[in-house]
Order: sequence, then structure tokens, then C-alpha cells
Amino acid sequence: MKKIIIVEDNKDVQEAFQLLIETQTSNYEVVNAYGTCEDAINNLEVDLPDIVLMDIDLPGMNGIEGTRNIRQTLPRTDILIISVHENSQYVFDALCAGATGYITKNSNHTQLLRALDEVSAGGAPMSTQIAKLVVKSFRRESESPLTNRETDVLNLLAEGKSYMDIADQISVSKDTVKFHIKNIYLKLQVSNKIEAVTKAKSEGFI
Amino acid sequence: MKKIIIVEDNKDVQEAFQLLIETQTSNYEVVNAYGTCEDAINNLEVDLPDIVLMDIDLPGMNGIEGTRNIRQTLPRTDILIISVHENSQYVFDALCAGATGYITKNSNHTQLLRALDEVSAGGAPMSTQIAKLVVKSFRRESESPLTNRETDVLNLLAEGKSYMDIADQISVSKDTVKFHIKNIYLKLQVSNKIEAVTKAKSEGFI
DNA sequence: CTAAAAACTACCCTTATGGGTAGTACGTCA
DNA sequence: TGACGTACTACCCATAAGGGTAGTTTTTAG
Repeated sequence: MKKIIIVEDNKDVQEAFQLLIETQTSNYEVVNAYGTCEDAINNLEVDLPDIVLMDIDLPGMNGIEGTRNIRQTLPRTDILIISVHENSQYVFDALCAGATGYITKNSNHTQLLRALDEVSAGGAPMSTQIAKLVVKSFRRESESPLTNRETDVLNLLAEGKSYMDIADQISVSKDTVKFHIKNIYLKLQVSNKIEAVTKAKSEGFI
Repeated sequence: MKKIIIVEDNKDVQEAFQLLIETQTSNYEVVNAYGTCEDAINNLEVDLPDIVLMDIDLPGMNGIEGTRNIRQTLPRTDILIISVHENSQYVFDALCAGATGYITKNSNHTQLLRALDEVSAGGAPMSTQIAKLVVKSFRRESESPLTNRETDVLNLLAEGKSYMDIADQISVSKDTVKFHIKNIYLKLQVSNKIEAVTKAKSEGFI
């Protein structure tokens, strides 16, 4: 039997979740429900939840700070964010804070219960649109101003290779490598390796 | 009717997918199946697929390069990776290359068909363990071996500052900065700025 | 076919970087 | 109290990196 606590300030939603879990499942029990993270955190040692269902918009400490906080105390507890926000910043912040999954409030009952099962199975449930956001964050969209050769050179530079290493690897002279790098700096408006690599990475050129 | 192409060198798997899609769905049709990315790419303009089912281990161009390539030609086509690898590097590389979803080959028929529906609905299907990997990548767990001072120095280094810049900024001598950097290299087992910054970032130290 | 764009080579010069070695000073934990 | 970790300073040396200039060849696009 997995112990669940709910952190949700809207009483109706809180009760709906509780009812749903208690009537529709036999593997989960809601040991407590709180309206604020502060309250939940104060009782963590007593509740020892396996799973926390966490809202984001909460009075006082928000759900993301709460997530970070709870994970420090109970690192093995899974925290499932249930939020109205599909905004990418919220999602990433929550995941960075240590949330296990992120589903939206408009998910239906079946989806919520499946999410609980997925969490228990070591998974990371995310609603379709959320998963899309996460995947999108891995993608590079923008057009690179760099030529293929320059991109090759920059990639090697990013690996920590020296001019000579790069020259050997792409079979050109050291001066040619230097030439390409000078052009890269010009295009990216930087003046050293680190800045070039950092900028190129953030822009998705490499 | 969504058009699908399959890129998979194993004939049995290829035919299994094809059969599955043709017999179990009415919204999808397999317009072609190829054993290599090269073949698939050569026929892209003719096939104009809505969805590409892509293997990773392929003779010649691998599935990740293939994904990058296809996305350049047909940016609106969804590419669903179907791979045996649950290795995080493969997953991230695939997502970075522009894959829409990543499911493992041991997924059952229902899961594969659901993945197709999710892709069509604008989602990003991932099998449970894959989603977990992705979520984990947002997390920072490890303890930094660096002292506070070293971390400060490394952060400035990561901004592209020179030894002198850093010295001025933290009000120590250039030699002291050098000293810290030497220790950073020692601790991170690297030998230049780029490697240090890259490693520290990937380990979450900065 | 021709004019760019891209890739390439070369040389000069200054500063930055990385590696080695040798110390001092301060706080803390055993 | 004495070893250890941290922070700091200093000097030497070789090589890497960055910036400037001046060209040739190859590819690509109009």
C-alpha cells in the first residue's frame, strides 16, 4: 500500500482526488491532505509519503519550492505535479526541482490513476502536451550562420581539442583551423573559445 | 490518412510493423519501408511521409543522423525512434536531432499504436523508462568536489573571462587564479578550460 | 560561364594558457 | 597541537591562442 499526500489549496479538487484514489484504487491510500507546502513539510516525518500530489499555485511557498524542499527531506519520495499550467518555464522548473512527473489538471480520472501506477513503476508520467514541451527543449530550431566546416571545427573545439588536434583530425593545417575559428568568432561576435562554444550551444548551432 | 515510412534494416521487424499498422489501424498507411536512411532520404520528396518510424542501428547513416537529415528536408514530419537502446546518450542525441518520440523495441503492439496516435495528436510519446531518463536529465544531484572559491573561478571561466579578468573580479592576483584553475583541472581530470567547463556543467557543479 | 562563397595556406606578432615548483597564512578537526 | 584543507602569492618556461594581413583553390549559385 503506497502512501500518498495531497498538497492542494482548492478544497474541492483536494477532495475529488482523495475520493478518486480511495474508491478507485486498492494500492494507494491518502494519508493526509494539506492546503500549503508549509503544512505538508511540517508533517513529512510523520506521513512518510511514497508519493506527493503537488499543486503549483499555492498560498505561501509554491509547489516548485515545495518540491525542492520535500526532495531534500525525503529524496526517495516521488512528487507528481498536477497543475493548470502548460507553460514551459513551470514545467522545467518543476522537473529541475525534482518532480517525477507533471500532468495537467484537465487530465481525466483514468489518466491520473495511470500516472500513479507509472510513478510506482519507476516511470515519469507526463501528459502529452507536457512531454512535447520537454522534447522540444532538446531541439535546435534556429538556422546556423556557420558553414559546415566551421561547425565541424567548433564541435571539436567544444570537446576541448587544441588547434593542432583539430587540424590533425580534419586533415588541414593549423593555420586553416585558426582561420576558421577567427571566422567563427566574427560570426558569433565573441573573442575566445569558451564564449564561442557557450554561444553556439545556447543558439543550438552545435 | 497519415502516411508512414519505416526505416529499419531488419526485414522481420520491418514487416511486423507494416503488418501491424495495416491490419490494426485505419488512419495510417505504410507508403514505403527502407533498410537504410540513405534510401529513405532519396525518396522523401516522393513519399512525403507524415510520420517516420526510425531505427537507430542502421548500416551507413545511423538513425540519429538520419533524423537530423530528414528534419531538414521535411521539418513538419514527425520522427518516432524505435530502438533497442535505453542508453541516455542515444535518447538525448535522438531528441536533439529532432525526434518527436522515442520508444523501445520491446514495447507491445498497443503501445506502438498508441504512440502513433500520440504523435498525430501533437504529443511526444516516450516509453516509461525513457521519460524517466529525460526527466532525470533535468535534475542536479551530485556533490561538487570543488571548493566555493574554485566554483566561483570556474563560473567566471565559463563566462569566457581570462585569468586577468577573473583576478580583477574576485580581487586576487592572476597567479592565484591560475593556482585555483590548476586545482580545478586536477579535480575534474581535465587539462583545459573548455573541458573543465563542459565537465562541470554536465556534472552540475556549475 | 562567371562571380561569390567557402575552404584553404602562410607568416607575423602579442598575450593567454598550462604546467612545474615553492612558499605563507588561517581555521578546524582529530 | 599538529596535520589538513583552503586560500593565497610568486616565479619560470614552453606552447596555445588570438588578431592582422595576404594570398590560392575549389565549390556553388545566379
